[in-house]
Amino acid sequence: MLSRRQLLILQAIVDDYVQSAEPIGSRSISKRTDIPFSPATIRNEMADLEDMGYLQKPHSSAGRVPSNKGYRLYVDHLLYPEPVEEHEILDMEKMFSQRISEVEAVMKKTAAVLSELTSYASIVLGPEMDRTRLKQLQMIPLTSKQAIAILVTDTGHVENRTFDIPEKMNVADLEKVVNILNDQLVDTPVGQWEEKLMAESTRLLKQHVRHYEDMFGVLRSAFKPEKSDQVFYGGMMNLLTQPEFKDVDRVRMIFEWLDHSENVHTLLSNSQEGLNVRIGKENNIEAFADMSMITATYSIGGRTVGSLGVIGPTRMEYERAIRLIRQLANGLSTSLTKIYRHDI
Amino acid sequence: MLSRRQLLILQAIVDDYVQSAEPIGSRSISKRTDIPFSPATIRNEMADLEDMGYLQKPHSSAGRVPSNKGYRLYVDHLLYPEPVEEHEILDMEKMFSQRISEVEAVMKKTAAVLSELTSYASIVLGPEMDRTRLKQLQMIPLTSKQAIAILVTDTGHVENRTFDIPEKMNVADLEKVVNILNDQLVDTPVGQWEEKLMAESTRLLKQHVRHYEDMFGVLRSAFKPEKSDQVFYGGMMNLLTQPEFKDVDRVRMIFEWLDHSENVHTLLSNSQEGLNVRIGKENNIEAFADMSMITATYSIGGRTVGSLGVIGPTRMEYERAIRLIRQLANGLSTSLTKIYRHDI
DNA sequence: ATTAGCACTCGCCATCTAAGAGTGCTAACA
DNA sequence: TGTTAGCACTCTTAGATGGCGAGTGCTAAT
Repeated sequence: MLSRRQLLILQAIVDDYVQSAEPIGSRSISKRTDIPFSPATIRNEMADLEDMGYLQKPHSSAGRVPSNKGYRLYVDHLLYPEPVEEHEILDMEKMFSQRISEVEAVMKKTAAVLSELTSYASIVLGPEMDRTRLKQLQMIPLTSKQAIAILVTDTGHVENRTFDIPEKMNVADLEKVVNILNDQLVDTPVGQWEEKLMAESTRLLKQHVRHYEDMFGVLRSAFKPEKSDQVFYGGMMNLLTQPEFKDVDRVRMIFEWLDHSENVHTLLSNSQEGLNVRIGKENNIEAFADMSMITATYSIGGRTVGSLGVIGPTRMEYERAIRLIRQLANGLSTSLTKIYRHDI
Repeated sequence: MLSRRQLLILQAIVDDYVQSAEPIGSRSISKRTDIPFSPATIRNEMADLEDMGYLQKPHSSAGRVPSNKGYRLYVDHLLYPEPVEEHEILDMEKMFSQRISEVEAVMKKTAAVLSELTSYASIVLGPEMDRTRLKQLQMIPLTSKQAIAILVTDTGHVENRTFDIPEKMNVADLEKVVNILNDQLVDTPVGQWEEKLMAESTRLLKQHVRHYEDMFGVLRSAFKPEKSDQVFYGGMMNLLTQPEFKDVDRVRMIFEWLDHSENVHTLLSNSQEGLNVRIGKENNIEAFADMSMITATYSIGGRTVGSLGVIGPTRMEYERAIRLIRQLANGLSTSLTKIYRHDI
């Protein structure tokens, strides 16, 4: 177990290192007013902390740097919430008060604000749509050969697909299809559209609509579960200002990983509810060996539907970042709940 | 005026430098089988070319490097079309044969393919919507307080806005509004929606709909000309592999400029019809001092509606890039014309 | 007009050195 | 016994030095 003094020293080292990005020596720690010990004493403690794996030396005659384990301890036990700063609150309030009613716009804005305030890179995973229900289906003919299907969900989300009208069909036939589908599918959760379409509706449609077979394929693809939830990025450039990314190859690896949004998607959607802090190799991603990721989930009407987070060097202002993410996740939850006003 | 030999040498230098990214010496040029002159002769010519401003020396004992002026001459006079390569055609055909019917998807795909084939960064500016016409307006109530307006254009583009229903209005009132607006606005080009709404429709609406005033603001903002056309990026990471971007600060400046899509938007939408090559400072952008940009416009049914391009170092494979962009712009034009099948 | 020859320039790289920061250890101290 | 002063030692960094090589510009010969 660590002594009170060791904890104090570890904390001081992490705090200083986060600021300076340079190895911390015993002398500079001993100079701090909150640590009344000589460099020699501190050296002893540092050596012990290193033995226990909380600190590392870049090389034998350098100061100490926190290890992943050290950061982990810091995050788990040495973090006390600071009051949220005035201007941070202002920024957020200003943002959420704008009454943005498009979900996509809210997401983008959130990503932008999050990266702005933390000065790390931010990621926001759009709300999962699986359980939203079909509110209304419409088809609008564009030409005699093409029409557009519009799907509105109870959350106000609108999807549309253009499709070709089978040659032998006319507008009246199309209307029949729409009517039957509306009867059948309204209030069906997104996740079950395709299944339900295949199982029940097809029989009915075949009975009532001429040449329905020609349309089947088209319809099926229109009702395919929508593309994976969107990922919104913000402030990727912030990473470039950090000294740990002065090497372009490193940056490239990271950006390439982030470029594949399916990566990000699986990562974020697998994280558990509430706040998550993943330090360095805890991410299990090669390119992220010395990056940390802080994520939080947000919810709509109490149900968790997505998450957001920041990515930065392991040398991160955990306290501040955690505070801001918490705050934003809450704001986002209330904001979205307001948009999706009704019960889900 | 440049002699035939000088042109030959300039061409050789550009070609070699584009490959190697290192200053080219007289010796290596003289070794080329297509140049039967001794290094000394070439040195003389090089000195002349430098005097005329087509070449530069990084330092006094290095080889020569093309200047912006040199690249310009090369692009304007020394570029002969090479046959398009087999696999390039294949890639493009595969892409355009996918019959992607969503415009947005086509744009994204185009950006991806363009950056993939050129291995530079690509930009695609979505089609300008100004002249598309309203095909149909629908409003779908979500709750008693909220509804969603759906605008379909004759190009199959769908826009939707969620809005609050004024307290005193009911669904019947809403229907009336929709009917009147449809009568009035169908076939009106996007650019004139707002104007026409204000001028003619409002009078009518006031007459026939109770409490119309409460709705006015909402409606007006729904018919605001849509957000500026979208910009799609591809292969930003490709830039990082170029040796001229090994400096992170440089990369940051460029990315930050690109991050502001309004920059990109004005730049691209101001470029003239057809193919454009802007070399280095011709871009008039500080961060782009040694970047080149090649853009081309694409059209729908013969009318120019957008553009696409690549960004790379001035040391660029102009020939190849130009060829690919031309090809893609054509492909995009036919593909979009097919989507927007009817006359515009 | 072209080319061979040659002195010269200059960046690059490896080597070296001195300075400085920081450590670990030992012995003295409270 | 816990703390500290002192000191030798280690290792990085920055700057200086010098040879190497690629490339040039000029001159004189072809």
